[in-house]
Amino acid sequence: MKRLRKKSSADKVLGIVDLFTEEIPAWTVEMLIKELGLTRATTYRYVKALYDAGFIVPGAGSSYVLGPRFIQIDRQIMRSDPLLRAARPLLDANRSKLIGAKILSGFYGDRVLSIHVDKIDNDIALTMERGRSFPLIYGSPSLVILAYLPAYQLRNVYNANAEKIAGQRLGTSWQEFRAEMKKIRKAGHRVGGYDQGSVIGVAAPIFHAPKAVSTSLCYVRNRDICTESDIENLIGQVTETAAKISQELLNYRSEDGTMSPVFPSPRLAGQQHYDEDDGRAAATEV
Amino acid sequence: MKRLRKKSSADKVLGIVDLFTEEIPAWTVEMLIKELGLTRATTYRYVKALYDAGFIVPGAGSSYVLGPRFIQIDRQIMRSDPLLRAARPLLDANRSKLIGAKILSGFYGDRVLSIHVDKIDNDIALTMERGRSFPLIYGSPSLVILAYLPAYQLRNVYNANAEKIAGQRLGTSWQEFRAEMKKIRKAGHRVGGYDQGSVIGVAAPIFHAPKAVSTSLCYVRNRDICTESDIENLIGQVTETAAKISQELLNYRSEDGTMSPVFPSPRLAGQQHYDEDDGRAAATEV
DNA sequence: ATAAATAATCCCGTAATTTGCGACAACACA
DNA sequence: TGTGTTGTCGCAAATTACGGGATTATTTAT
Repeated sequence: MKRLRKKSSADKVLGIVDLFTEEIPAWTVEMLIKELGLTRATTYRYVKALYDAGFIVPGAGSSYVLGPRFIQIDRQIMRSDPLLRAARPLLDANRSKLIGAKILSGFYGDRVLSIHVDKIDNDIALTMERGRSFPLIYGSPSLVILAYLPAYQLRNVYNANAEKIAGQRLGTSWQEFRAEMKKIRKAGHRVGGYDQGSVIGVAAPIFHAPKAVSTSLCYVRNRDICTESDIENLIGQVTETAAKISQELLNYRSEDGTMSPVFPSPRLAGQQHYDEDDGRAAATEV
Repeated sequence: MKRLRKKSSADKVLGIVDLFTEEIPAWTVEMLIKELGLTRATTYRYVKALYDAGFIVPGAGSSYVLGPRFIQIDRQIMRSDPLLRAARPLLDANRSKLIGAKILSGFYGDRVLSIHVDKIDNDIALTMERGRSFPLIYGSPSLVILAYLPAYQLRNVYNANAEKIAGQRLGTSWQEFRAEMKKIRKAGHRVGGYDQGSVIGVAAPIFHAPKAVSTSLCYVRNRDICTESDIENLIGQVTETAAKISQELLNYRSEDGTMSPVFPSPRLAGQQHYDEDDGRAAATEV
């Protein structure tokens, strides 16, 4: 399971980006030399490689900081994502006062990441913001995607997370888990936040191809003011809007001649995570 | 002037990110093999390096797309930037109806990049959005930063852009240019958009240290509805708010014991640009 | 404006890593 | 369960990255 490939030169260079955390956003080359244990010449070579690529940029006092390249690529991802282009007008059109926040989530590698967050009710306590990711098995936005994974992938997920799945009351055996997932597919939505957390979230799947799901829409409402009938109402709204977005995507797909696959999709991958959330945070969320 | 260093392995790997443009956001490994002219094994090695670092992620149909790492780093930059932390409350506090948009710009490498854009008047036509960058010599947000560069850097900029500077009526000689810059420093602000474009912009410098500027604030107003007295008013507001932000930054600096340099700063660098704007776009802007 | 200090690059022989090639394992999907 | 595709693995040849110090460029101080 562990990835023990020998570190290549490129790996080492790319790894330097990790050093630019929130605690230490700026590094001088001298600091990097000490941190990396490399010679001055080599460190400068690495820095230059990153600099030439635009990933870091000179900052104050002979330091380097993360470059604007990241900001630009973030924007590019946003603009070129067909999901966002299809979804935003439809989301903006729905102005129901019941909806405290709208969250669009996507499946990346092996986690579910919030792609777009629209917070309407300012009193709502959302830890979810664009760019945060959660494991596949925590939270309604995740579950509604998980439920539509191909059977063999579902099986892999189950095997890798059997205990946690049981802990989330999603089944104590593969059979039970499978049945639970089928239930979600049947319902067409998932309500989360019943038992803990300050918000109720209702998520529905978005189809980018027939029977293929890799994104979800979640409507959130403050739990204190959320009645049973509100939930029913939200379910109706979220499934309707999600269905409209799905329709858009399918049309878009058929209009556009190019078959270039632009949707992040259900391919499992055991990747490093750059997010501190291991599920406990998610467990208190929708 | 040209950078002819031999491409290292890391350079090649990093360069792959450039391929993921808005036109071709998803690449299969086979496509990359053809594009890079490398063998299958090597291409997979490169892809793996990028994948392990989180920069690309598997997408639909055995393709790879830019990873959520970029989204996360963008958020991190935003959160850890002292400028943004200091500026946002102050910007939000100013609710004058005269202001059509507020633009916070920073100096990165050799360009000025919009760090934060708050568009209030929806009728305003702003090509400036967070993540776009402009050359140092175009636009009032740039000029107000340029004017405060150390003399030797100013000299370098002039030598490298003499013709363009003359074209912008910023002086036909080093002496004139120098005088022009001094004028901007004296005034403490810069008004742009007088002669072309649909908006008027008024920019003021933000000091991150005594006499050191690397960011600017620009208030924008639709030109059609902008009177002379409006401009005077905007000048007053923008200089006042910019001064407040400067004050915040200086305090922050002195409170925080760490001398870690966290501000992008005036160090010139001839870098590759990932933005199509060569000034013509900027010339029709503030 | 000039000089001192710091930051960044260059040079080059050697040693280590990367590359390409083919076979091979793992996976997706019917 | 089989089959086409996707991704990985060893190995020998050869390219290239590394260190250490000298050199140049850039920035700060006088």
